[in-house]
Amino acid sequence: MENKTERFEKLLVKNGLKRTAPRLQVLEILSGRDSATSQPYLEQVMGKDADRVTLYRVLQAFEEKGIIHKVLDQQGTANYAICSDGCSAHEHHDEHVHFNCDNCHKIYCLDTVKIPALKVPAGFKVEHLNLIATGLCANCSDKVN
Amino acid sequence: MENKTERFEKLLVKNGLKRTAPRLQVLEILSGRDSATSQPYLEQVMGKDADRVTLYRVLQAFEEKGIIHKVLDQQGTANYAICSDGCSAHEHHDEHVHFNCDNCHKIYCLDTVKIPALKVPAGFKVEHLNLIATGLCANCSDKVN
DNA sequence: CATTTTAATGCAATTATGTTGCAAATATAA
DNA sequence: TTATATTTGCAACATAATTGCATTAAAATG
Repeated sequence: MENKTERFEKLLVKNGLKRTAPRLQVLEILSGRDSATSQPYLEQVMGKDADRVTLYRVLQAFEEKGIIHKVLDQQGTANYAICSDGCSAHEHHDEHVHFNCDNCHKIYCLDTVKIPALKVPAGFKVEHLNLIATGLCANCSDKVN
Repeated sequence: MENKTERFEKLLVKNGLKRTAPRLQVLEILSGRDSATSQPYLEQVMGKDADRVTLYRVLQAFEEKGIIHKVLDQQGTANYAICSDGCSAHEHHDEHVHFNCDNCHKIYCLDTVKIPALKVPAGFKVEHLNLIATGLCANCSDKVN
């Protein structure tokens, strides 16, 4: 299998972004997690490796290019996850469900779950859907029992 | 029909809140709009009639009592709308769809639209659903044509 | 490989947003 | 009318986000 860092480098180049340390580090961190990652967490993990401002700008650039997508949790905090392949700057295929665990507070991207069609009042034209479910994730509901 | 202000006063008393000017003003503003209202907008409209801190506290108290509910828009900004009758401090019946117009940026509560049942992976237990649709509202899609 | 060009970073300063403590003012109860 | 309990507004503080700009680093060029 191809080297992970190499893959990230290609991803950056493909999107016209320079291969820099903070950017690779963000991709590294995000790819190593099974749920969306909050900005404060990223900030903490990166520590003094990168300025807070740089992190803002990296995340913003990634989002614009469709490399990552942003989910807001119940508190309005930004969380980020690497997009699955379908995404690009033009089209964010982000129509999957996000699951917010009340217990461990992880945010899962349930890529497999499709949002059912929705009947809206006449005149309304739906472009995107953003569905956030809250409750207990598989891990946590296991532990409770 | 009963006087609107009287209704608001009763609503406050019923929830153990004192009848004060800022509280009535907030109810007045929210009730006069057909979509959820952002905190910054409220702040602007109330101007020097009420302190910023007071607005925070009024909104917080109202939310706790189930008089209004909060929706976060795509930017994470808090928006508020008066709850329909089903709500109380104990149970927020907020499982309806919010529609975020890309053009006029209004947030509509589509009370009539039910969120369809959702199939989640084994182990996940859904407690609440929060569905935000974006696109064009009836007004704006009219104007475009 | 040296040099030029372009983009990205880090720092400082600024602005925006949200919170807390407390004295003064106001609404309700007595 | 007075007493009690809330609520308000101010000031101070804390946190989060944004902007401008000089410096640094990456890629393009010859």
